[in-house]
Amino acid sequence: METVKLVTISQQAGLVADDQSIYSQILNDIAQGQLVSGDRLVTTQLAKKYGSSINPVREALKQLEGEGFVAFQKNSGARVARFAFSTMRDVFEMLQLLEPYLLKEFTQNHTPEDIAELENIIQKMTATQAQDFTRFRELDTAFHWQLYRGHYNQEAVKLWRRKRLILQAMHANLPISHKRYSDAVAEHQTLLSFISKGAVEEANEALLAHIKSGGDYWIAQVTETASSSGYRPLQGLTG
Amino acid sequence: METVKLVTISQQAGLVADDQSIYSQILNDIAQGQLVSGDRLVTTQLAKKYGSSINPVREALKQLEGEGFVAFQKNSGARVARFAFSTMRDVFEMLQLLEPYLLKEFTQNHTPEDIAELENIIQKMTATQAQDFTRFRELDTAFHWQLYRGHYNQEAVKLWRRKRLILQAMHANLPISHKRYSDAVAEHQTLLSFISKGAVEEANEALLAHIKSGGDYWIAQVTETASSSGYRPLQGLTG
DNA sequence: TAATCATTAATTGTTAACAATAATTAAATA
DNA sequence: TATTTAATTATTGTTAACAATTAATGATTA
Repeated sequence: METVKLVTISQQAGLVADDQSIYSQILNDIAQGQLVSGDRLVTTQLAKKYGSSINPVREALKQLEGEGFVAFQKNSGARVARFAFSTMRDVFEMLQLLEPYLLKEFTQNHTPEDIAELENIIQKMTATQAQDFTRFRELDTAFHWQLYRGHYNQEAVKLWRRKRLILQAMHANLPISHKRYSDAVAEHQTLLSFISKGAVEEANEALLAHIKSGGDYWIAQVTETASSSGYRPLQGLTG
Repeated sequence: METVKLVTISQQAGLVADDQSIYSQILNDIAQGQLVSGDRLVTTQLAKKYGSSINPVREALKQLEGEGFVAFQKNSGARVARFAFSTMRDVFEMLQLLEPYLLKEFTQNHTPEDIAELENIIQKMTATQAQDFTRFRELDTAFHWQLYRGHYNQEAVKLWRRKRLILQAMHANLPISHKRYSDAVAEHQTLLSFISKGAVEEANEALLAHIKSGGDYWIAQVTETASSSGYRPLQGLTG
């Protein structure tokens, strides 16, 4: 029984390897919200699902533990890591550190083809309905991925990818407001204009503003649903 | 046969858990330079060494892979991750991003006991011979650990710890010059003076300068021994 | 002698069985 | 009936055996 494999944009973008390893499949399920924060990861079930024995599953889970996506508890097995809603603040603050660092290189060294590709992504964004928030998110990710993927500090790139995946996991099942949609498109456009000029400072400022506005929006979204525990506002890293 | 367990300062400081799990023991061996970059990690040997079978070893190695300390190659097993000397540049640039972020919180919210502890560490540093570079490095680590350990963004703290361990692994077997030793002590002192005043900006500037001077020193050290491949100078993140 | 090939040994990655622990269900008691 | 207690089931974490792959050794040929 031959099946046609569906490849999502986020996979094309390279955020998760598109091999069929147990590791990648579990990570994909987490990133796409099939497995949500706190879900038990029962080795026997996963082994059956992926047609293997429990040890390769355990190894994949251990690797994911090392990457922060899974948490083990002694004699109680593995769960998808608890993403408290303070986690979202922490992730956005991390992105505020990482992304300007990664962008600087791109702003200084990019080809016309890079810019064309980015314009192409923005074009697709504008052609996308706000309701189709899965596709919009994928394009958003693809835009940033295009900016950072070529950086010399590949460990930093890997880190960005992980944080981005956690973010994706946290709002995989939430819709995007029409305002946020149009704001995001506009922010990408201004960002791109600074990048194509090679204006490092301005581009980084625009990027920080973009991350912050996205962060404020999503934290508010999550706060609405989640119970209010010790909330701290997102820290603006410049002015 | 009862044995007295030696606990190093870096363990006390909490950089590596002091449990006797296979994971922690391997990580300690990497951090202390017993296992060096590129070394093969033969499961059967490690299993014998730690008195277990190969599967728990494999799981520990997979977790360490997730954390970036170990690299697997298909059907060729695991090795300690290749720390190229560009890795050191990447690590220092990452630390330049992370540490000011982590420090800000501490500068704003610290107790007199915190300051006393930091002064205590500096005291011990000045009382240490430059030749005893292992102890000096442990005190250096303990100083920074004291600054960051309490931060609300524990994922960022965990990340700092990993980067610091990689650094430790890379110069575990290298001596420290007398100049670097005295410079480092002085830098810690000026940093502490700004922190105790609650001067966020000045403290962060002093910290950045401290990281950069350390980075430049160690990159030069490693460059001397290593063959010169595509080297890039350490990027100063402010001015 | 040098180079190629086949054989052997070592190591990896996986499977399946097993003890230890935790969770669940059923039985017994107040 | 409610609540504890015992028995059962499920799951975890580990061990030991096994096929697949790679590395090492020795024999064969030019």
